[in-house]
Amino acid sequence: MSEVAEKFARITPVPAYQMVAEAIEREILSGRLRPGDPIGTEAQLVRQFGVNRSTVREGIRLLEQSGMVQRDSSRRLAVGLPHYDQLATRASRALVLHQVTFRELWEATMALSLATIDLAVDRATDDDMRGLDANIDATEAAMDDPAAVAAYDTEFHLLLEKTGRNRVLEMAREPSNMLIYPTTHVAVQGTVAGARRLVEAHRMLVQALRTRDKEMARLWTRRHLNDWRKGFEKAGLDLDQPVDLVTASQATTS
Amino acid sequence: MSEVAEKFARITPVPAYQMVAEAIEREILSGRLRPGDPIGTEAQLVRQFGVNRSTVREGIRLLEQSGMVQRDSSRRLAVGLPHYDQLATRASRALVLHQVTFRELWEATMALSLATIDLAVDRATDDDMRGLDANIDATEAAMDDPAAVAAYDTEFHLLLEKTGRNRVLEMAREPSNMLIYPTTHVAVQGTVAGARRLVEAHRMLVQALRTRDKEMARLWTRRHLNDWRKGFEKAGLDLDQPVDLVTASQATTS
DNA sequence: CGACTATGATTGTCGGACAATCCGACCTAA
DNA sequence: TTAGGTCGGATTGTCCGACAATCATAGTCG
Repeated sequence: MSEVAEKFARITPVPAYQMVAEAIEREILSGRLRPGDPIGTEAQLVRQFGVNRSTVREGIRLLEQSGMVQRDSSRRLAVGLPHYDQLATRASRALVLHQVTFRELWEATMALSLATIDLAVDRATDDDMRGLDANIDATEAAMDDPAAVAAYDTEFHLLLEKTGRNRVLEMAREPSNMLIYPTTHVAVQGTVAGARRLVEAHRMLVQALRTRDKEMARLWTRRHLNDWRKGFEKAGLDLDQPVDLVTASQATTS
Repeated sequence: MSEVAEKFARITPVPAYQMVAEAIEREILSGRLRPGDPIGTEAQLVRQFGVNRSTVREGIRLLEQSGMVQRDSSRRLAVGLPHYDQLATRASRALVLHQVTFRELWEATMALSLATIDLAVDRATDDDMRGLDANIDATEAAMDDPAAVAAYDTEFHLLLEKTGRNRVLEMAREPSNMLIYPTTHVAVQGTVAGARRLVEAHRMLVQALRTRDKEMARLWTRRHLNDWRKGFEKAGLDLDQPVDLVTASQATTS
């Protein structure tokens, strides 16, 4: 027992700008401020918190990026409903910085896609399937443009998620989704055959939804993702290499 | 065609503080700045960007919250490696604001847990299992304290994730994980029997890891999560009610 | 050689200022 | 009456200068 028995809580002086951010955040989380409500002008916040405007502004910036507050048409502050992709952008960048491998991405996508398709089979409406069909048609029309195919593929799986009607799962997938697009781009750009198989898989998936055939849906999901991996390998890329480099070009342009 | 054929791109003037944030972010994502590297003092940034210090500070605040820049011991700025739970906090709060239901949470958790346990069965090392055993023993010792049980349960599943060795999946789970803890709290606080079943399930899961028995692992995962749901229902809560209220008390204290 | 101190650098906060922009009210003309 | 134009006040984005508190570091002293 070389340590002192009684431990004092660490003293961590919290800067004023953080307290401002936390105070506003508390109001939002508690429900007293609802999405869309105006936060008030900076001058009002200055009066309420009793701090300088610079401090208020720094506090607001903290909340701005996570989407808890937004600026409406005229830069006025309002409570925002943070949308998935806003947060997912940060998350996927974190994944890149952590240098996750394509293998990890593939494994996770497989599991998440199977879960999604299960839900989608149960819950698909006619409307959903019309949307999916339209997407497939569009994909087919742009078959020779790898970037367009990758974009439509992303949209297809996004529609599939919506069909599943589970927002927790949706949000769980978003970070990895953002990494999938660039790798799909690479995977289908070699051959048109890859794009053709992609469209076929999409068609079979929708058919499985129509017939509510869960087994078929799972089968084609697996095939689809195996194709994706093979395309990646065929492009000469290593499964255990960080997704870093591949996404770098895309990440900076968006 | 009442619309004009030619559409102009929207003009969105980007404030200087955002440009500062984006410039720094680009450097980090490109790899020129690596986690741990010092960013430089505010004065240096002022010189480099040619803007006022207030502007620089606002830009930094934008990056601070997502963990891309951190302040080390002495408040100096350094490139940070954003950790999962940092982003997950925002994400789980977003889920609450979106008023996701317990049913959605349960469905997603089921899918994600099954995926996790599959990987864990394949990859569990002796070290992993020792850690899990220790956690179970600790849980057993604190059986009459619902809060402690819920906390240990959370840790158990965290350890299970680490065992799976897939960081993409890990990050995908984090937001929902943060919502699970408070509901587990509620679910086991009624009866000691609930806690007992929880410990039993954990034991069987570890045994399944030992024998590399994937079917057994999946079976007990399902049972475990069904128990969790039943406990939630038994507490008189509605599956289709937003997780909002339940978590409110916890979310504000952390 | 280690503990202590002085000095400079850096951050957090403040007050004030100004241009650009936006909102709303008011006004004018067909 | 209504479409369009004008004007003043309010608000944001940015800048400047300043100061106390704190930290890092080098230098000093025991």
